[in-house]
Amino acid sequence: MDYTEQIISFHNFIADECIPGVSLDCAIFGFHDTRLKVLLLRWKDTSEWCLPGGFIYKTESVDRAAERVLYERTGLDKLFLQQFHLFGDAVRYDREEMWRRQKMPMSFSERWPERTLSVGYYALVDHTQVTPTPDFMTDECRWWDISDLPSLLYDHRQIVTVALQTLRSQLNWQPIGLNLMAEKFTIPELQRLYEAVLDKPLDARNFHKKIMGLHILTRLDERRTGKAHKSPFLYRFDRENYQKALGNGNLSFV
Amino acid sequence: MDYTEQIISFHNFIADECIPGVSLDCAIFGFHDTRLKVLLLRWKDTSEWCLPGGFIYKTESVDRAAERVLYERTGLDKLFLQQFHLFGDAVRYDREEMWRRQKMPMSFSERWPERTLSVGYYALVDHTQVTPTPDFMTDECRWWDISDLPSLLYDHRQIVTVALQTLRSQLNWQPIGLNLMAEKFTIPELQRLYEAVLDKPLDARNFHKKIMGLHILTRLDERRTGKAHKSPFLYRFDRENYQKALGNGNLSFV
DNA sequence: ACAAAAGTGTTACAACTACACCCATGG
DNA sequence: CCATGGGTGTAGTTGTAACACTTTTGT
Repeated sequence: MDYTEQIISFHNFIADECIPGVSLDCAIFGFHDTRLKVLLLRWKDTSEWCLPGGFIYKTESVDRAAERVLYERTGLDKLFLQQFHLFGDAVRYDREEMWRRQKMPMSFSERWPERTLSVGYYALVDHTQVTPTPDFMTDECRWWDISDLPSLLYDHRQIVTVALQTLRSQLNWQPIGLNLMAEKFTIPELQRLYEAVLDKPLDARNFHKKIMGLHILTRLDERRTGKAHKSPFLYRFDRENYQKALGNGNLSFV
Repeated sequence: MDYTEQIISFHNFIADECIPGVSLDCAIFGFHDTRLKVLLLRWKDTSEWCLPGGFIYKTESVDRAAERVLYERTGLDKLFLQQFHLFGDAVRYDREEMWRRQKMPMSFSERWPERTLSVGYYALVDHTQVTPTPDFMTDECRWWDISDLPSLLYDHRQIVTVALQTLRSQLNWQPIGLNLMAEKFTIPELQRLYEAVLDKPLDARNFHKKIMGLHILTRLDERRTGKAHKSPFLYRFDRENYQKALGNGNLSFV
């Protein structure tokens, strides 16, 4: 099956099985080399990047569709995943241009709505667990530093911006940052994450107090070694205590 | 034109002119008699209530559609209006039951998607400016106390709940409560509003300090008279200062 | 004159900010 | 032994919460 056959069959599948006119885009955030990253796909034979996205089956919930899309792209499930906005501008992109880029026969456009809304989700993932993999429509899938994004298709730049705003505002009120860390991590590593998300330096002593004050980290009898300085302790996110604290109202989910 | 003709023609119009499978519901909040209220419609010949809602024209933005729906229902425009969630459960309501209630011929259902998503907006309005008016599908339109809601159709109870949560969480971070007041109001009246939204009593002295500390209220040379006690001063929301404060970062829009 | 709500200031406590030195490790 | 980053406490400030009495007004 060549590319054209493949993409026509794909679009036929969507037109048959999915809710028309509504797509779903995920800003998948990871953290690596002291920088906050987002996962992007490069469209086949172009230098244009976009967010991983998909469509909603007629019989599944929108949240379920988001989990599915994320799973298809990263192989991960049960991640922190949150709907943050429905993007519904009257013109979100140039339909004909999109059609050309996808090398779709124009005749096919009868089966395709003139306009799509897109519901934005953001996900926080431990990048060590992810193997970014392109699909048949894309040549490349990789992490991009959020302060150095390439040219993005459609309104995906705006979607990333709004996702980031949401992430920033939530970081202050709930310890969602922990979803971005590997299983074991050090306090300074976590601080680097907060600094990357908030885009400002934080005071190590105050950060330590604040994070420890949440009582949701367990210090392990293990240290991160191999660096030319004092080895920091490793910690683990204590999900049990976290749930307990949520129940007590000690942690606020705004 | 009788009811059946009318509703068929209405649904034909929607099927022709609107985005299929996506509706829009507004939780319109007002404040009256020291209670927070929401505007509801009663379905023709039933005792079931629902939120005012509508559909999105194929060529208009979703935000614009929300403004339009709000205008059609309240006659008001340029209100505080904010999207808060896309409701996308796989089954949000019983389609056949809805069909029966609307007295639609079942045959018509070919033109109607099996399932609709709904994007929720909430609005804050000065109830003195609103004349609630039912449309041809509804017998009655009136304010309901949020702590004493009637039986609601579809998942509208959930939509109101999420709207309220959003409103509560935003009230703490931005002075949106002012959108619910008439042009001139007293500090104690505003306090009653905050108490109604947050559902807890507040201390008058602390409230006064906090609200005045925002520097966005102007005290008028006028008092509210006619009650058997000391007449309170009237204040006006100073939108100019408000914009200035927003620019300075003194007020935070999360 | 009485009932009802308005108006107002101080103190205690909690949360956040700023700030500097010694220690452990690998090279 | 040196460069690098980890680990830690205190004091000042800011914001929030608790608290009671006097004034005004209409009846």
